[in-house]
Amino acid sequence: MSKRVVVGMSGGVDSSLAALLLKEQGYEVIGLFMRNWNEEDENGCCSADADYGDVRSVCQKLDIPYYTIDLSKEYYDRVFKHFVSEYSRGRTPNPDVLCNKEIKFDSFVKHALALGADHVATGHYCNVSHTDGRHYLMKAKDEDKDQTYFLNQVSERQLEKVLFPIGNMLKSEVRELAEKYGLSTADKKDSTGVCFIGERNFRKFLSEYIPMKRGEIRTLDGKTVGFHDGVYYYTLGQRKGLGVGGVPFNKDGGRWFVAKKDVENNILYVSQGDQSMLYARELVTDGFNFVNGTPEKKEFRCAARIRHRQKEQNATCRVLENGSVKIEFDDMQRAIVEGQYATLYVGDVCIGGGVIDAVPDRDIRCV
RNA sequence: GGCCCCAUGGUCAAGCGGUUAAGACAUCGCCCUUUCACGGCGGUAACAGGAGUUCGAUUCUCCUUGGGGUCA
Repeated sequence: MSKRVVVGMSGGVDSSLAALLLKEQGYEVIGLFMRNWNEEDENGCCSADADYGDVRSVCQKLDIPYYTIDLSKEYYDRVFKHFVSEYSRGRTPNPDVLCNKEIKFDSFVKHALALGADHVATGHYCNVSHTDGRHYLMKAKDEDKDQTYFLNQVSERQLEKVLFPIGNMLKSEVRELAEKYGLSTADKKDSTGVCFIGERNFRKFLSEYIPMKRGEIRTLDGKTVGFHDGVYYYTLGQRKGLGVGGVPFNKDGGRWFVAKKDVENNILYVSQGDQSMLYARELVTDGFNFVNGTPEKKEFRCAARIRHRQKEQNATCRVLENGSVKIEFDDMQRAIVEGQYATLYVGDVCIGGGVIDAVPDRDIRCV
């Protein structure tokens, strides 16, 4: 009796090919499409419908059963609420990391196992190494597409029954194979934007959940150079959308960046040209998820990322008494942002991550 | 009120009788990207209005209008 595997299918090439590969490997494959967001996008279309159409097309081609599951309530309660609440506090959360922890690798996996699955698979670019009864989250072969950053909050237990069929393939190989097997999704554009919600005019989207609140845009020495619709819509280090241009407060001119957010007074501080105040060497997380449990050594060298696709940065980590982690980078980092995740690696193993909660050495000189 | 300056795209700012009227920032589009951002590449966009001088005016003169600055 062949093993049964449920594949989380999004309607993209990656999960399509994942399903195909598993079938080729002799698994009994079931496609499961998750519906987590039902609202229409700003163009009035609900991309979930189109995506499900692609899932259907691929599953029919592969001759495998497919189902859909609606987790929009769970998504709203366990991911989106927190997302809105964090933005309201002036932080910049990463909903996709939370989505993986709470939805894809929790609710979804539970439903999949309830279908009698022995394994659950997704089209993520990453790997799991099952060695000596342990399960390690490993980086993808395609360094350029590696998605371990988004998985930093999963636990070893969650990885136990998970398969990542395309983790050892390059994106180009995935597309080639999909093409070769005639999958309709072979040349479908990669999806971007918040997972399940998609590419949006972000400020406009947020304003549907967090009311606009006009305030001043000031330079660090206190001159008003413009107005904004709410500091929480902005991210430290951001340039676009400030609407401040030409004013020569800096003799060298240059682009304007968000330098500091005063959430309490709703004042956005900006800097022209000079970005030195955005650089810092240390960060402290709010708790920390070690995929394989807290390490023995409380201080160790590792590589870290503060953003998806950032080149790994060498750093020294220290596990604090309260379970948080303090990371000290060898090189200064630009725009370490509260609410984003710091993800750690030792070699090709992603050992975990935590929400950035404080950046003690950031220069916030300001009148 | 008298006198004196200034007036170019959204903003800042080149130009100094003949230019496809620079550039920067903003903005927009594309690329990058399963977060938010950063980044790369492109595009749109201007001589305040009216009279002169001149073969020819953004460039010179005058007036109007609109900004400053001064002096009673």
